[in-house]
Amino acid sequence: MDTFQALLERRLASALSAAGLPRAGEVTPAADARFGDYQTNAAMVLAKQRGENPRALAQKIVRAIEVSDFADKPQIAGAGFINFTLRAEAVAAKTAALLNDDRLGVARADSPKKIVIDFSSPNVAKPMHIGHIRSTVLGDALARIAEFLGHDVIRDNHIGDWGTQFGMVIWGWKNLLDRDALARDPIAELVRIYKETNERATADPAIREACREELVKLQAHEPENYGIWKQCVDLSMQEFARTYELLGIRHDIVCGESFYNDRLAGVVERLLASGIAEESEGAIVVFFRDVAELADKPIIVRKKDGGYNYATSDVATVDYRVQDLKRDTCWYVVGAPQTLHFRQIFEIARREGVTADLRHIPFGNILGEDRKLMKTRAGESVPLREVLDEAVERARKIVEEKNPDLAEAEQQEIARKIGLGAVKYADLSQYRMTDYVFSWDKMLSLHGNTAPYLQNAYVRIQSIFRKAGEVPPSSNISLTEPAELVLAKRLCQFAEIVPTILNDFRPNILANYLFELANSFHAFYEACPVLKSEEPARSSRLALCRLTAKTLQRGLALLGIEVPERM
RNA sequence: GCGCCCGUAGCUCAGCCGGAUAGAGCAUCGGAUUUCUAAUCCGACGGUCGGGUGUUCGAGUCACCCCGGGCGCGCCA
Repeated sequence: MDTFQALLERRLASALSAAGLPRAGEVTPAADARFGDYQTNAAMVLAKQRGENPRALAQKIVRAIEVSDFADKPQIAGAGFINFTLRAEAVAAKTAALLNDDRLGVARADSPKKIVIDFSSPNVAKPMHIGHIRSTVLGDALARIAEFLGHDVIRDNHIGDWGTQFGMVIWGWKNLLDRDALARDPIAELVRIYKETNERATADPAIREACREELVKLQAHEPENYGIWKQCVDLSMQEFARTYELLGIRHDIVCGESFYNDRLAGVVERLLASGIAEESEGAIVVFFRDVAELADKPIIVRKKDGGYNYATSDVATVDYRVQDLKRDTCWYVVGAPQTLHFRQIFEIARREGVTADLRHIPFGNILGEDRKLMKTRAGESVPLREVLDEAVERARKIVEEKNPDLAEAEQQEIARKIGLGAVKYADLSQYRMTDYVFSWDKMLSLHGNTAPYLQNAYVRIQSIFRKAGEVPPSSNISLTEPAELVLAKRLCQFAEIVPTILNDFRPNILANYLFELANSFHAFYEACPVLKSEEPARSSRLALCRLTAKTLQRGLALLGIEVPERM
C-alpha cells in the first residue's frame, strides 16, 4: 500500500519523464495547511540546474502530471512550488484501507539489514542509575522500530563486567562482606564494600597492593577470585533483570566485556602483524597519522604492564558482531562523551577491512531542575529503580484522585503504564543530543507533549467503544467535517513518518507525530459527536476512532510505551 | 592546544536530506461544559533563531570566523 507521498513521488517521476526532464526535487508534506497537503520543489531545483524560469518549468510539470484520481489540480505558488491537495474521497478510501492493515500502511524496508544494537550496558556491582535511562529506552525503541520495519535485530547488553575495580571488590568481599546485607540488597552491599575498600586503599599502600594482587589472580582465573567475580555478575544480572522486567525491555544476548577476554591477545597480535598498531613507550598503540582529527589522538590497545583495556575489547567486539553474529550493521547507543573513542575504534575496523556499517548513536545528559547533572542531595547518581518507583507512585496518586472508583489492583496497573510511559516519553520525545531537564510535573502533566496526554486520547476512544456496546466494525468512511478530514489525513501520515525515524535515529519524530495525532483527535472529539450522530456519520466516526486508537497504540508500542484502557 | 556537542518566545523544547509569513507546551490573559473522560478544546500575548561574513532563486538548517555553555583527548571503563 503506497502512502500519498510515495504515490506523488511516482507520479512526479512519470511527469518529469514525459516532459523530457530529468528526475529532480522531492515531495514533502506541505509546510502549511494553506499550501495544501504536499508540495514539490522539483521545478525550482530544475530551474537552478538548467538556468530556466522556475514557474515556467512548474507549468510544464503541472501539465504533464496526472493526479486527478486522488488530488485536486496542482497549484503553482511562490517561487515555483507545486502544491497538491488531497481529495476527501481519496483520504476516506485510504483511511478505510488502513483499518484492515495490521501494519497501518508502513512498508517493510527494501533491503532488510542484519543489525546488532548495543544498548543499556550497566556496570556490574553498581546500581543502574538515572544515566542509564537514555541508552536503555532509546536503544529499546530503536530495536522495536527497526524490527517493525523488517530488519533482523539482535539486542546486545554489553555489560561492564570486567576491569580494575574488581581487585577492590574482591578484596572487600574477602575482608568486609556482610552476608546478611548481601542477601537483603546485593548491589548496595557490593557498592559499600567497594567504597570502603577504595577509601582504605587510598590511605594504606599495603591494601592497595593487596587489591592489585586480587586483580591479578582474577585475571589468571584463579578459582576463588573467579568464583567471587562470577557471583558479583550473577547478583547484578538478577538486579538488572528486575529493572528490565519492570520496563518491559529485553536483550537477546548479554556479551559483556569479559566475554571477549580470551580474544584480546589475538586482537593485539593481529594489529601488530598488519602494522596497524605499533610499540610506543612500552605500550601497544594505534596512531592515526593520516586522519586530521585523530592525528594527535592515538589509542592504546595494550598497556605497558601487558594488560588490555576497553579499546581492545571493543575491537574484539566488532569482530564478533561482524564475523560470528554475521551483522552488516552495528549500532552503539552510548553517551556522547564516548564519541572520540568510537571514531578510533571504527577507524581501526576500517583499516582491518571491516565494511559493516558501524554507527555510534550518541545522546546528551539528563539534568536536574538546577540545570546541572542530575544527582541526589548527597551528590550521588540517582538509582534508576528509585526513579521508576517514584514515577509509578506519583501516577498512582493522580489516578486515585481522578478515578477513585477503580479497584486498587487496576489503579496500580494503570499507574504503572502511565508512570513508566511518562519517564520513557520524556526522554524519547526530545532530540537525543539535547541535555534535558528532568521534571516530574512536566512529564506527568495531562497537557502538552506527554505520555499521559497521548494515553488519554486512547482512553477516551476506548470509553466511546465501551458506551457503544457491540458495534460491527465498519470501514465505511465519509469525511465531511473539517476536523474529520484533518484527523484522517494525519492517520495516513503514520506510514510516511515511521521509516524516517531511522535516518538519524530520532524517535522524537514519532513522538511529535503522535502528539499531533492526539491533538487532531481531541479537536475532532470536541467538534464531532460520535455516538449521538446519525448514520452514516456515526459508523464513519467510529471507524475513525478505531483507526486512531490502533495508530496511537502501535505508535506508542514502537516507543516501548503501553496504553491503559481507563485512567 | 586539538576535537565533539549545544545555543530558537520569560521558562522547557520541536523544526528529518536548505524551501514559502520559524512552531508546540508551560506561564500570563480571555473564552467554551445540562454533551461520548473539562484528565479536554478554542483564542490572544510573546522571536534581530548567540553574533558576524559567505554560498544560494531561497539559510534556524550549509561553510568559515568569533562569543557563551557542556564534554572529551596514551596506559580507568
